[in-house]
Amino acid sequence: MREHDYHEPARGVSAVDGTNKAKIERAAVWLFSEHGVDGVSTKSIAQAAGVSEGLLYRYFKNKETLARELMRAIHLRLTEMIMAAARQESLADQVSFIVRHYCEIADDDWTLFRYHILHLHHFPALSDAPVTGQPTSPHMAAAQLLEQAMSRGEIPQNNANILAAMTLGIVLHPAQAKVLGAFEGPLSAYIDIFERGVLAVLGLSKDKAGG
Amino acid sequence: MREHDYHEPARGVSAVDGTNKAKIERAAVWLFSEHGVDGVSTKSIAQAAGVSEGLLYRYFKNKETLARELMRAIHLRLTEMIMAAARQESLADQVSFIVRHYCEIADDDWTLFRYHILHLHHFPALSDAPVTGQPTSPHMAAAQLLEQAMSRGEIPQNNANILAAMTLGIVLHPAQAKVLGAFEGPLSAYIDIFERGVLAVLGLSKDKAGG
DNA sequence: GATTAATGAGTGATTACTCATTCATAATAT
DNA sequence: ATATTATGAATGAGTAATCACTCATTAATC
Repeated sequence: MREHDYHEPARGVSAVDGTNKAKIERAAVWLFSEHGVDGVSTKSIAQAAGVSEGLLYRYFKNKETLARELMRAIHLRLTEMIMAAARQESLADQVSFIVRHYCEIADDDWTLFRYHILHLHHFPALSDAPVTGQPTSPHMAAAQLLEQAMSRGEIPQNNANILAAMTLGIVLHPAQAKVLGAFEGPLSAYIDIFERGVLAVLGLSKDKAGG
Repeated sequence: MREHDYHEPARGVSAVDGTNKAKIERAAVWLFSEHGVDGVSTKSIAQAAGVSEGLLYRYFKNKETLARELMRAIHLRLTEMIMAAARQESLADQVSFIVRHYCEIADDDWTLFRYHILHLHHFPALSDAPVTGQPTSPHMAAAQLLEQAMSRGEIPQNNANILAAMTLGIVLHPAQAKVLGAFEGPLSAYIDIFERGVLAVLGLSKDKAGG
């Protein structure tokens, strides 16, 4: 149970905050997730937030900056969560950690998560860039964990990049399917089957009881 | 080798067709895939196609219709390909069929495929709707195949919906990762590892040689 | 000469963003 | 207490640019 090493960071996007800035952020993330950045007007954001249009520009340089800051918040939260999984001893424990937290972060702020899944590609600077060093995306962080597990001999040597994408896809594509209306209820309901799926792809079985 | 039962349908989006309509479609699918439907102006489409702006409206009712017809083409092609996999005897053969054709369709028209992956959610009518009967999406078609395999006792009874999303994710998330710049080269290069991954999740091994 | 293909200037609506003004509150002076 | 001044929060009308789309006109083809 050393998972308590990982503490949820403060929410990047103010959750139950009554300030006008928070109202704007909540309205924006909802509208952006629904219609995309280019499909939302500053006027509609202001209306949904119940403030004037000019107030948007007191708190954010422009619409694109507002959209990027919201995306950065969830992107960073997911990336750091995966990096925090490195403190688990075995790869199997890391998988368990990541699957559970991914689902919980998604359920915790589904609107923001939906925005991330559907519109990350609007911000090339956040998504691509497979530069080495400190991981800057969930994909890169996961690939790094897999590479380390290969070095330790826990799994056979292989293309960590493709393996990271495949295993993340086992969780993320169902999430996307839920976004598109194929599922109802919390993503956390599927934590077990996701975990079993990921372990199967990695060639690790689920029978290790004691950890 | 009964896979030759499946013949590629005529390309929905004219490939090497010199007509003005084809020029407009090629320019549109490129721009839409890059910037999203709302991020592209009719003026820019016309310029990229080398025609006048007014000509767009001779061939398409409006911008949204143009965008929807392009999306429908790839969406239908993928759905029908998965349905065609039903003619394979075993689920393992169906998996092999689908993985290979998914990759080949993606490589065959990467721009259109990229448009599908990134912007399907712009068209709710094409994506959601888990109505029963004839499948209208790759996800529904895959879920139907899994349900039939469960009825035949090939795999244990389970939630076919979630299993379809997980297995499709093994192929589709790497595809998305390539779209976002994490990979280079054709998707077909990974057919084998994708297939092994899907079979592992389904609890089927890859050792059946004679097939 | 008749029919269809193609043009591009023109339309009203909408866009992101600015800025002079007003409002609310708090600090200071009397 | 009351009046005065100071300060950042909030407004919304205004601006130039761009938007999707139309249509009278011209070009091309049969």
